[in-house]
Amino acid sequence: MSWSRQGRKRRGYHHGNLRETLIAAALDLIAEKGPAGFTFAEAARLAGVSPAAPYRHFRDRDALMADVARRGFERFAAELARAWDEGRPEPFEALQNTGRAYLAFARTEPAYFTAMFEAQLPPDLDPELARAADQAFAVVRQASETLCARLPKPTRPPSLMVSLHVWAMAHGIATLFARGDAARRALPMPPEDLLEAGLLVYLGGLGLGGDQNR
Amino acid sequence: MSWSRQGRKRRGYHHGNLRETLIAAALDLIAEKGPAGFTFAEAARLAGVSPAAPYRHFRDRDALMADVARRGFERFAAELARAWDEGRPEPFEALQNTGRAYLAFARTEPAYFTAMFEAQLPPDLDPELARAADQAFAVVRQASETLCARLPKPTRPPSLMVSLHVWAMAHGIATLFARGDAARRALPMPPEDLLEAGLLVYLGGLGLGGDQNR
DNA sequence: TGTACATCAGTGAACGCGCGTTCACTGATGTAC
DNA sequence: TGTACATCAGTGAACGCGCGTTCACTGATGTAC
Repeated sequence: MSWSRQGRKRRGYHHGNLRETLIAAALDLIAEKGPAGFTFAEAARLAGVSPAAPYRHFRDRDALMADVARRGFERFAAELARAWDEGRPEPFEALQNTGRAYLAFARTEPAYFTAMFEAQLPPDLDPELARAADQAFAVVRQASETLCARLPKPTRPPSLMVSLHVWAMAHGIATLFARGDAARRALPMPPEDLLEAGLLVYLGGLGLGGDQNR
Repeated sequence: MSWSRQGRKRRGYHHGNLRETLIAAALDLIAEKGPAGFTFAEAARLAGVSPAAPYRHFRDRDALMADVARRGFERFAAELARAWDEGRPEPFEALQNTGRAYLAFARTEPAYFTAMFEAQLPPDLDPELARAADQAFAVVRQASETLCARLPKPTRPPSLMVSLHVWAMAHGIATLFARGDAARRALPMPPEDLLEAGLLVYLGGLGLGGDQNR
């Protein structure tokens, strides 16, 4: 962990950055053994701290898990927003970039992804957690709205529905085929290609045909 | 559990149906507390048997979990096949029925669903497990093939790809919005409607337009 | 600039608990003759 | 049909272990004057 190195400057009786270090430790453990294989005690041990120390920062194990999930959603939202880039260079391509970012996050951050979506946390466990999750979805929502706006009003579908479809397809492909852990299922093509083709067909079905998008 | 009642007939020193009873107990525990909250010891307790007894039937906790997942896939495959009903009364409608069956399974069998998809089990942990999972996917594959066959050869998409898209969308909606446990996300419409609309748009994008399907 | 003091973030020892696993055992069941 | 015996599926006691949590404590930090 870079935390412990960084922390060494000011390390002594007071750790100086224990909260962050515990979160990093939790991520390591989740990545290694799944969400079940992370314990308060072992996180403390990894952080080089007594087993009582974490209680200064988190009420209990679930509180730490929720914090990990919240941070995950914040990073996720940031990545998606960066990929969307306010629709640049062009909304259709920007949406495809966003889809790729979705899969990339699932692949490179399996621990965050698991904590966010598969740790059995109720989405409204914590208002901060819910807000962070909404922020991530808002990017997909914004992208869908921009694309829908291209259609003439009479044939324009509800953009909320479109965003849910896009989210669901990206999420399905991510959890089944792009995840970065042992539960990934084999696929005879890159998951990115599968998602790109899926979005292409779907948007075509909305009337946002191929050439029209260039 | 119906098992313990049924078993009572022949209950005595020998349980008579311990294997089944342990699986039922595991499902109860998973449903109640998530995949992490199921222990060998507690399953034995629920089955009314000494903590050493399960070892006569399962090598360890993971072996039991894999068996639960395998059975889950078998039931899942059966439900999907029943909904598809070999394309009756008509392939398009039969596919929609299959999608509904997918969501219904996620909702009514959260324990199986979790064991199958979110217990971090490698899909190829056990050949039986892999076979059962393939069987479930094969139904979606078959449905997609039937629908693709309606398109003229030149414009016909690869049916494997289509089946993966359908699976991904159903799975995304199921895990995000239709799951039967606390991690379900709120949705301003029935997930069934969302999936139906999504498939409709997607198939439209393939050229399988609305009226053509009736 | 120095000192007193409140607050904060850690220690380390201790506890009760339930889990996974093993062991020698024993009661029930099935089968050969 | 009866008996002897092998096999099977359970018992129950025991073990070591790591977890979560608590407690009174103490060293470090920040601040008021």
